[in-house]
Amino acid sequence: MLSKKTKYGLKALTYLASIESTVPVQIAEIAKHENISQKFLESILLTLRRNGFLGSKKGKGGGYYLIKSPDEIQMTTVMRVLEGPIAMVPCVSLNFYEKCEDCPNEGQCSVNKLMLKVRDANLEVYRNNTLADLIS
Amino acid sequence: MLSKKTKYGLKALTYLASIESTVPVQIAEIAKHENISQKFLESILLTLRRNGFLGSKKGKGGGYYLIKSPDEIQMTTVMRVLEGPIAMVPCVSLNFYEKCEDCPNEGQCSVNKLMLKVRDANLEVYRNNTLADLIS
DNA sequence: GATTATCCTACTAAATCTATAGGAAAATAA
DNA sequence: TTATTTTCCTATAGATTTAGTAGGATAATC
Repeated sequence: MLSKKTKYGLKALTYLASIESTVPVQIAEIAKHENISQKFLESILLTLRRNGFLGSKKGKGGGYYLIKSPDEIQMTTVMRVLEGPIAMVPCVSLNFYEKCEDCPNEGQCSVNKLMLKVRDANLEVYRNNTLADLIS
Repeated sequence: MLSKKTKYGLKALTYLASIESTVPVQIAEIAKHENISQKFLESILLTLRRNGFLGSKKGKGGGYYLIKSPDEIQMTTVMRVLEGPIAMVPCVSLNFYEKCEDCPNEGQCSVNKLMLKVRDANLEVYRNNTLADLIS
């Protein structure tokens, strides 16, 4: 299951990309438009800012804005930041690799074999989709 | 993340398929060979039996055995039984569809759009892999 | 100085996952 | 018949994760 965090984060990014505002957009506006708890969204936007997707401005007229062009924001990076590893098991993860403690032989493990294919299939989707692709 | 339940279930199925035993295989043997808690595995094998993957026999000489040939066991069905829906959001699920309560327009939802592609990619992998494919 | 909006940490409630406990039921063997 | 073996089944408990809340600090503007 996709976490609400990821879901809301994606919706917020999409909203920002779609309205193409020239001024920062406030959390309250995004939360209202997308039916998201404002406080929860606040923490999500914070991590998106800390990970280089958003910029922010405080005080009156403040809010959040996209730092990059939507077609430069790949879903691979968004998913990794919000949802975590794309691989379903650590032993097939590119960015978060870990050996399974219960598995003596990775090369002969059926789970490894299947999840490697799943990972590749997912990676291809995420790599071939940018934020811009989700709007039109 | 793949749940341990699914991981262990897959390993158990793979083990049964690979040893090609003519007699039922006991939980204890599978658990030992695959480094799985026996009691936990017990409950997993139970759901695999209830869902038509395994047969069982009680008492001495009892145990579990595959009901179908490994090449007839598709990963789609195994994953659905052990892990649940293949789709990451209910609004793109084939077998467990549900409308998102927070989403007024499914057709214009970016999450829906992305997760539809992810679902299709995953389905293709699961459909093109049987238990037999995971052994060789 | 007042107001507005983000920033930040910590906490809590609920749900889910990962088992474990303990016996009932059925098959076999002595 | 009785003992042994193995699955069957329900309930429960501990750990982890998720989803959301509380409450104030910080910074920018008016």
